[in-house]
Amino acid sequence: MSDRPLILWFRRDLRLGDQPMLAAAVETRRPLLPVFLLDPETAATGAAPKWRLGLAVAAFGRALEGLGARLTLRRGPALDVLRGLVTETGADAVWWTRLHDPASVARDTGVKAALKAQGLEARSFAGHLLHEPWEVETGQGGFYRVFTPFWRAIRDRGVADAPQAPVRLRPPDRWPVSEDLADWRLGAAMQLGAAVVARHQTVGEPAARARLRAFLDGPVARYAEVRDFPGVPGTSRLSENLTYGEIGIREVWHAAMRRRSEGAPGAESFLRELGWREFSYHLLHHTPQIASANWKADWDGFPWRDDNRDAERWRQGMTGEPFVDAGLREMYVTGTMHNRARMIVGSYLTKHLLTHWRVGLDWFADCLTDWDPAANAMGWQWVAGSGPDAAPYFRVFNPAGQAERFDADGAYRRRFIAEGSRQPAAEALSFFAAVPRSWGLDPAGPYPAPVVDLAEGRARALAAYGARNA
DNA sequence: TTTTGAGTTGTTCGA
DNA sequence: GTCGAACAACTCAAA
Repeated sequence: MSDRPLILWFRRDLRLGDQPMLAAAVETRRPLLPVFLLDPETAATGAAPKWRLGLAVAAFGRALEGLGARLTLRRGPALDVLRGLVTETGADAVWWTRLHDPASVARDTGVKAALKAQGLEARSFAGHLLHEPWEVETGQGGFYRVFTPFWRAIRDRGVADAPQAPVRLRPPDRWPVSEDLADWRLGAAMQLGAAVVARHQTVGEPAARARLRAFLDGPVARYAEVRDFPGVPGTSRLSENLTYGEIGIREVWHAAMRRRSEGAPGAESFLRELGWREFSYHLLHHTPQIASANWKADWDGFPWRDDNRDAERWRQGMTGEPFVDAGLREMYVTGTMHNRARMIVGSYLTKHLLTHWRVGLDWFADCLTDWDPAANAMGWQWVAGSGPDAAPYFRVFNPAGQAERFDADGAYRRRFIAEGSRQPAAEALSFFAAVPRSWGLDPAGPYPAPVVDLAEGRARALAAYGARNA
């Protein structure tokens, strides 16, 4: 058994508990060398998630120090950096937790092959999902394209245990030099927004775990009823933490299962949402093109517009449609958006504004601190109609009707829209402090007139659907 | 192989 | 105000 250091390459698993890779590493009793790399793939993320990643890395570094370890930070192509570390430290193995987005898979496949060719151990672990995407199969041995059968297949399937956090990591004889996180300037693209969005972040593993506990002790009971109402704080908000792996999905699953067995109403609905996260990765693995091209090829003829002036107003939360603008402003101010609002802004962009879903996806990738490649690829294509789901052609959300149903008292809209209010909410005002000055927005200004008449926009979208193969 | 039942989240219209 | 039907036809998954 080797006593040489083992490099633990952390990526989106910035936690100590529910860490199969870390638990197995501690078992070896070898010196452990945790590293985080700013490689080109990691650097290629949007402004807000990249900034938020920096907070996660900093918190994780502090957590490791509590175990007598350090997080070594390095920049550069992953393979080059890892090889350099191997040379510097005498390590003979590199371990990591698998990711499933195409860019990470391509990188990791190359790294694994190259390290092995060099005689090093390169080993990847499960941990990002409940089940690896290839472990769930239909009766015919294929993959699922429909959620309900997928859910039935995993709902009662056993999930691997979530290992406890280690108490101490064996240090190497000498720690390698680490770069300074501040030098990475991960928040550089955030400009004015960072100070505002920072107020809404819940960073790090202990905070994520507290959030899970608070949710399961309270709001989960009414989750099924209120999760669709953006003005009611009834969701877990864990997507932010799951994205960076600040909490493990298996730990969340087991905790929710316990609440289900205790008879907590709403627990089943919550588990189902975890099922959707799982399903999105299932799809991304089996049809990686979902991230960039229409999942249903017959949508290639849909006359979507590329980026345009209406889309620009959509990004600015200035469409003149209050529910839509509230959602977009919520995202700009808090880094997340309520799921109901995501559907509405997505439908509005792709249907009423006839703009390609990729334009919306790109904006979400820039603004969401809970940005997830699988969930967003699936979600955008679902709402656009080009994704996996039956009968989508008539799915044109009416933002006014949705407001009536899901924000009847206007609490959500008031929270994020300042114009026309004598006493605007703090968050509504903070939007104007966060946006670039070049947008020229003013909370005292008039609320804009609608970009498009709702009935006209709907009719145009339905006509476009009919014409998509013409 | 064929058949069958079902498919996250909607809207509108007319009774 | 509420309710059911129509909005098309297709694909998926399992029997």
